[in-house]
Amino acid sequence: MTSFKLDDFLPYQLAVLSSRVSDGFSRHYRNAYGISVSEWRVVAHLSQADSVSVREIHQRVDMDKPKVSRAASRLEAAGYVTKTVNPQDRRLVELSLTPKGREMIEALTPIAHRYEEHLSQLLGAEDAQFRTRVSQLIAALGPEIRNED
Amino acid sequence: MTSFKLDDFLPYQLAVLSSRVSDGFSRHYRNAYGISVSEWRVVAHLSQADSVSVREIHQRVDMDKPKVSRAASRLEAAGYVTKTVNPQDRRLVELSLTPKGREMIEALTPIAHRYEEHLSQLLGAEDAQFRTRVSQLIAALGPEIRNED
DNA sequence: CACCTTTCGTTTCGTTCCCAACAGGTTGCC
DNA sequence: GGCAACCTGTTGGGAACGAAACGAAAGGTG
Repeated sequence: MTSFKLDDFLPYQLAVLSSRVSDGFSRHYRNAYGISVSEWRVVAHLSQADSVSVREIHQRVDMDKPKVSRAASRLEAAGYVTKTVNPQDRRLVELSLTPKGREMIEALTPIAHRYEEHLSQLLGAEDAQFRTRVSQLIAALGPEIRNED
Repeated sequence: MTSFKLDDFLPYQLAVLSSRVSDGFSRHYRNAYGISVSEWRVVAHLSQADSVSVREIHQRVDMDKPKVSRAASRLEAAGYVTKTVNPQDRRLVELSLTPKGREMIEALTPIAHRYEEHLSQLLGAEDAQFRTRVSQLIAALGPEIRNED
């Protein structure tokens, strides 16, 4: 009988860890603003540059097109973002934060930073090393046969 | 304007990493056996101890009850596991691998170990440290308000 | 024993997901 | 210009998901 311990399997551990970490932080915006993880990612990305197309978010953030599209629609319905057709290229839909959306991200940013602090504290002295390894692994595993579209 | 970079946000990075790693490995069993990640977890857990109740898997593996139940049903339909009612406590459903299921896990175990090797190689000298940090974080974040049922 | 509470697994309901197809818009090439 | 190939975002279909409710079974208390 070949022995296999799921608990020591790194893919499993990473899935559990990711889920725990994500839940730990999503609690902060789920209750206060009623948005999901997908929606949080879109808003967070919008905070860096206002007016971004759905396509760019799809490429930069780890979400496929329909997911971005639907998250954007929900955010629009909730009043956090606006969707406007780009006049130069009318295929593009530009997303931008409403004042209400900007208010939300500005309230969440310090909370996010505190959560990072918390994680760093848990990681201790090897915090930086750990983050380097994470980035390294992500880069090494590559875009992982993303949809080429 | 408060700056916030999603790319440097550890919860986001871990989600991306977990997804990449999980996809990288699931490719190996999705094509060959047509099972999903949830089903892989159940089978992998069953390889450690035969005849395990749904409840135990739910508690030990990071899956809620309906997810385990459905994964078990799919595995049963595919002929990889059997479900039998425990005679002592007839509420319990004991899962165990069929010969076909055992055959699958024994074929996948060496592949899993090779995949671990691959990841270790990517992590380099700090492999052990990295794994320690992962375990440490999981433990520190705790059961994360699991459903108490 | 009768009754209430708890536990276990399944099912239901509504939502989200992914994949594929789609319509509208743009570009290139003749 | 006109037509084909391409790009962008949305939508449909089928499967899976989470939360809550459910029926069946066991335990606990009078």
